[in-house]
Amino acid sequence: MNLSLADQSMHSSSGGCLEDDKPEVILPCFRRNLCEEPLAPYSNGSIISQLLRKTIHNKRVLDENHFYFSGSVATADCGQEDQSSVSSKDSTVEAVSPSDHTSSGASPEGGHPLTDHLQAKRARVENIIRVMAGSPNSRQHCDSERSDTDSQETREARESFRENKRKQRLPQHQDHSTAGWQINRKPGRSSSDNCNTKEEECHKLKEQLHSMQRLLRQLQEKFLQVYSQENQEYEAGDATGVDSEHDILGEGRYACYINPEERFETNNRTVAANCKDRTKAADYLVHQRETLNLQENLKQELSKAVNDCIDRVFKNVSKDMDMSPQQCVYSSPEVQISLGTDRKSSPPHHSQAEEMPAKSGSSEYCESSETQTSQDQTEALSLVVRKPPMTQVGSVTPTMKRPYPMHQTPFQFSYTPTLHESHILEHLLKYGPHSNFGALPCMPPSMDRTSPDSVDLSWDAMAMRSKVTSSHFGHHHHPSSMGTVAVDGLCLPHVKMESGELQSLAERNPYLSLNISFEGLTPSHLKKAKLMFFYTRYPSSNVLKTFFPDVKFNRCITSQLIKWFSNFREFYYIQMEKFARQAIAEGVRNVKDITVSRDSELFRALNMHYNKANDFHVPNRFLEVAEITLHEFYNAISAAKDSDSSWKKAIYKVICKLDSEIPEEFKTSSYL
DNA sequence: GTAGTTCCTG
DNA sequence: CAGGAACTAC
Repeated sequence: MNLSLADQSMHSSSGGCLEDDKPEVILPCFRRNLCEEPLAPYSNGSIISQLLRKTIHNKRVLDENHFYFSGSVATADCGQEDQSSVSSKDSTVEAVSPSDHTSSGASPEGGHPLTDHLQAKRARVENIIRVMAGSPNSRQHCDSERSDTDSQETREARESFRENKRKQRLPQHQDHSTAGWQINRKPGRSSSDNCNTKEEECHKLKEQLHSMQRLLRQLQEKFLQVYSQENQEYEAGDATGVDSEHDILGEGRYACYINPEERFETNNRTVAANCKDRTKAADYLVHQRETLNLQENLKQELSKAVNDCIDRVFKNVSKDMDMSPQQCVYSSPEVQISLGTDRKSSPPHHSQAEEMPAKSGSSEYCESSETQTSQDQTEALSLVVRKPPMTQVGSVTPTMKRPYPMHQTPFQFSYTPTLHESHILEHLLKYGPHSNFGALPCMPPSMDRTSPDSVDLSWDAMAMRSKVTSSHFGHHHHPSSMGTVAVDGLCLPHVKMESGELQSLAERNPYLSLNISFEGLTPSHLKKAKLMFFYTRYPSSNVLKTFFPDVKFNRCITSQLIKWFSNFREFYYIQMEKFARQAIAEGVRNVKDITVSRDSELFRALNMHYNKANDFHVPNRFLEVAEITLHEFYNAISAAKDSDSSWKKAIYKVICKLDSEIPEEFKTSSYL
């Protein structure tokens, strides 16, 4: 059956018909939509699209039952339509509208009520439509459409779109739901891409069609009002049927709607429907139902396209989320080694997992990042302003490889996936979770920006680093800079928030987080360093280089990392001195009365600082070292050694010998 | 000189 | 947490 053929063409996309200059996209596809809707790539999309489809479906049932008087089911109609359309291609005057196909397909069996008068009228209407289109391309669409099979047409159209995509990209800002996938729109004809002169025509035609689309949308609303009452009864009886259909359709989604070319194809169909529908509006009284039928398909196409776009974005991201490894070593319930009770008279704390007061860690990271990288940040502003065109993004990101469920031709593998991916990412970054994704009912919890762990790191800090590293890469290539280049290309146009989004992505995405090699230190590195502090207070440069293999060390980075540990020590010693003096103030006489356990206030303070997320099991050795340090401070202060300006040096000398080995797990760049 | 550290400041 | 000053050590 043609149905299977057409369906196959949706994803087979053989390159055998590239040279055919037969833009038979609109009508065949549109016609196919009329009958192949059960195979349409519906997915578990948004509520809006589902409601749209429900309405559409109900309306179609209405038409089929009351207008065509055809008792055949949809699939049977489909086959008839295709057959009739193919057979009548040469005999039909001018182009045959989709509704023509439908009606003519049903007429031989069900006794179509249309008279010759009506048919002639419809032909005239179609003529008007083409005149409105104002381009010979549209005529070509119609003419060539009748001279080929559906599968070939679809294939050719997709191939030509794929090639044209690289040549032309229209930054069209649409205020309707199709804006997302219309970014990828290409010239609305399916000729091979050597027809440069016709691209301008395609531009104009598209603009025309867009305006008509808007007009049609207004028209649709009027029609909906007219038939709303009439459809209510059908909607009630059809709800379940739509649901079951929806489930079936969701499985074949990727088989049909794979890439922007097909999106454009869909768009083309939609636009064509708009064009025709608008003309039929003039014939309102006669062709009400016909127009309504076209409306259904139009809305169907619109919802399909939007659904498809959203689903692919979400699916790509959610796939990354699912693959994300555990970023931290989670503490296992372990018997706490209590060395005694803290001298602090505070009530005992039951566990280390006790809720800790929130601190402004993010702002700290942000601030630090800005300062620490200020010397490198020389081109941040220009980079922020520069928005690389989509083609550039596509050309930059090919090295980004990620499993992507697509049926693709070899040609697509060589180019389209990368562009597509960058598109998805950019879409995600541009609109973020606050727009489209936030409203998706299928949104997994992992995508929720409010998930606590992901907010641990500063997005703004990441934005700064992104800009800084981009300045590096702008001057000299780095073998491992691929990921960062992609980061910059995607995020810089949207400055901070989007970069932060990508940072969040990178934290969850195994590829981004594990394979991006930063020239600068990231919040993840800081977190790792803090955890390492539990083992070593005085790490050597070599140790740092060993345990941060993903960091490209230079003088600046090394000192920054050393500075981190210096700051860690500073905080550590300050706490020690503080609690030692506190113990003395509380009248502790024997140093052995001072212990450090996981319930101790001191430990809580330290853990809060170095293990804020409390997802790391602090080694017992650290408790011992902390206790020794506390004793040292206690003894020194008790002996009034603190009167000496350098009284702490002796303590430092002791503590620096208490470093223990760092677990091997920290050596992997993917530890965090 | 350079590296590493502490101390101070913001 | 970073910057900077001051100090020490090699």
